[in-house]
Parts: sequence; C-alpha cells; structure tokens
Amino acid sequence: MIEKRPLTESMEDYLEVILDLERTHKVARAKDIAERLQVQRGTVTGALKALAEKGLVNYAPYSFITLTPRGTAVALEISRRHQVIRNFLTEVLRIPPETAETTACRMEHVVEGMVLDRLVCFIDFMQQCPRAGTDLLGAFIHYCESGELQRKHCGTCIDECKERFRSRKE
Amino acid sequence: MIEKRPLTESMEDYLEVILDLERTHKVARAKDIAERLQVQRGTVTGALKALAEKGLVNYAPYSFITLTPRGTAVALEISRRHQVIRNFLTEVLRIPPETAETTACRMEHVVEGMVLDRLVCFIDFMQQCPRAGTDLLGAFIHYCESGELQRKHCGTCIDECKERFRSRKE
DNA sequence: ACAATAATTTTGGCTATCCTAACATTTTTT
DNA sequence: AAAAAATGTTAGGATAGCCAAAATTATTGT
Repeated sequence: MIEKRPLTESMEDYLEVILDLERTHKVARAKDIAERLQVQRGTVTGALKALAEKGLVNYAPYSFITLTPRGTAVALEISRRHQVIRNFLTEVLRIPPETAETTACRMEHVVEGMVLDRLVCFIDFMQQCPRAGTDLLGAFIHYCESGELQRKHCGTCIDECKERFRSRKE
Repeated sequence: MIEKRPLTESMEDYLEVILDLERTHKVARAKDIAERLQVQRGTVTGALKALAEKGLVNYAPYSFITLTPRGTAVALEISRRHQVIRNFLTEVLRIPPETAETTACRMEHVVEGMVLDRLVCFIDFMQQCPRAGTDLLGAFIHYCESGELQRKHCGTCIDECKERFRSRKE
C-alpha cells in the first residue's frame, strides 16, 4: 500500500525531525518530536500513524520510532534542501543564522530540484571564482548597509582582486 | 472587526489574484479567480466571505468584487514579494521564466522582510557592481553547465572586467 | 418580456492539521 | 513492589481548504 499522494509540508517536517533525533539521540521519542515541532504530544501520534501508513516510519504503539529506508531517503533529501538554503542565506545573502534557520525551515518545502541545484552552484561559484569570493560579498554587505556603490573605490577593488588572483596563482 | 490572525497562504493568493484582475479587467469576477487559482467556483465564495470578514475585500453576494484599501495594501505587498523573488530567480540564478514564476508563487509566502530586502539589494548589487555585472553571471552559467571553473581564463576575465570599468569611466 | 444560458451561491462531505482532556502504559522512585 | 512521574494514546472538537452537485440570481438573445 504505497500512497502516491505527495508528502505534505507537515509530514516533511516530521520526517526531518525524526532523522535528526535518530542521529543525536539514538532513537526518536514522541515527546521530543512534539517539542521540536511545537505541537502537542497527541498530535504526534496521529502524524506517526499517517507516516507509518505511507511506509516511511516504523511505528507500533508504545514502541520505538524509526525511519524506514524509504523514510530515511526522503528525510535526507529534505535535510539537504534545508542545508543548501540555509547556506545560501548565511553565506551569500549574509542573513543572521537565526533568521536563516527559520526561513530555511519554510523554504525547504517549496524549492524544487532545479532551483536547488542552481543554489548549490551559485554558492560554490561565488566562493571559488576569483572575481567573486568573500571580498565581493563583503562589498555587497557594504552596499546593503550604505545603500550605494562607492564608485571611486571600484578601480582599486578590481586591482586588488587581480593582485590576489595573481599571487594565489604563482 | 479586524481579525488579528495572520493571513494564510491561500488568502494571500486570493488577494494577489484579485489585485491582478482589477488591473487587467476592471473588475474581479469569481469565475476568473477560480480559474486563476485552479479551484472550484464554490471555493471562491467561501474565501471571499472570509476575506470580507477580515476587511480586505468588498463583497456582497452577486455583486462586484473589489479590494478595500487595506486589502489593496496587502495585495501590493505580496505582489512585490512575488516580483522580487521572480527577478532574483531569473536575473541572478538564471532560472527559466516558467519555473521562476511557479517557484516565486510558492516562495512569496515564506520569505519575510529582511530576506526580501537582502534579495533586492543583491540583485541590484550584482547588476551594478563593476566587478560583478552580467558577465560575471555569464561566467556563473558557464560554471553551472560545465561544472568547473576555467582557471586559465580567470586572468583575462579579470583584465576584461577592469578594462570595461575603465572605459565606462572615461 | 421572457425563456435560455451563464454566473454565483449554498449545501454537504472530505482531508489535513491541530488542540484539549481523559485515559493507558511505561519508567522511575521510594 | 507500590506509588509517582513521565510518556504515549484516544476521543471529541475546531479551523482551513477543497470538491461536487443542487439551488439561486443575472444576463442575454430573440
């Protein structure tokens, strides 16, 4: 009985939390799940039943809660989405960790494969391209705060960029 | 009777569509709203009642549907979020328009002020900073497709960047 | 004007998600 | 091992969102 209906955001959240609890504590307890998701204990029971029916968690009353292989695969996928997005928010946009975290929690349910791949690529590119790099992102932050480009410094900025590249190379 | 509960994503969608219909046709009809949101006509009636109760739309059975001033303000805000996100996806990440559009539709409900501001800023910065600009984004696309930086070209890339800046300046 | 057509609303039913409070089970203390 | 505490489950109810079909109101063509 494999349900074809796509997972709801709520169910994705449960899987993600269970995966994380499995890693930190050895096992996921309903109470901890409830706490993480800011939900009542009773609500968790219902969710677990639903997930068990979809073949994503192993569940029997009063017993341990674990992810099935399929459940683990799904949870890992969601977890990856979360990390990529949080990384983008902190590393590129320079959003403070707290905000990045909560935003990632919401965004992870709505970005599909292609966008995610591009994000991965973009983070990478910005960190590795000699013309980009941390200092370009630094200039971005300055632009954010001051609201304007310091045109007069652009020349030296580019020169420094070139210099840095040359010295790294040789 | 001003409801304090924050708008649901669904309600935000309704407001956004009504705003757009008000602009293109002079007035929003329930049938068109239903079509845009891929929902049955009956569903729209319920949503409109809810929105009317919150003071966001003017609604009476069988009459025209318009946004109240407050409703307009909210709709404009959502619409702006949508545009900024779509812009980022197309201009920076170079996601095809179609995908960018549908992704923006989902993302618009989950990004809050700070992240949005940063996105605006980032798009701007990438387009205006001489060290960034369209050609840097071009290099990004190449990196996406090939999967690697062409390190040997980096020198000339930076040189060209500098040259372009100088000639623009003088 | 008035029947035919189109648009809208109402009704009843469904799923998903959550809550509270009472109850059951397991674990821990004493 | 009995009592207490912690944890898990059930039952009943709420809200939001959707659909399908029946009932109602508007609009239009002749």
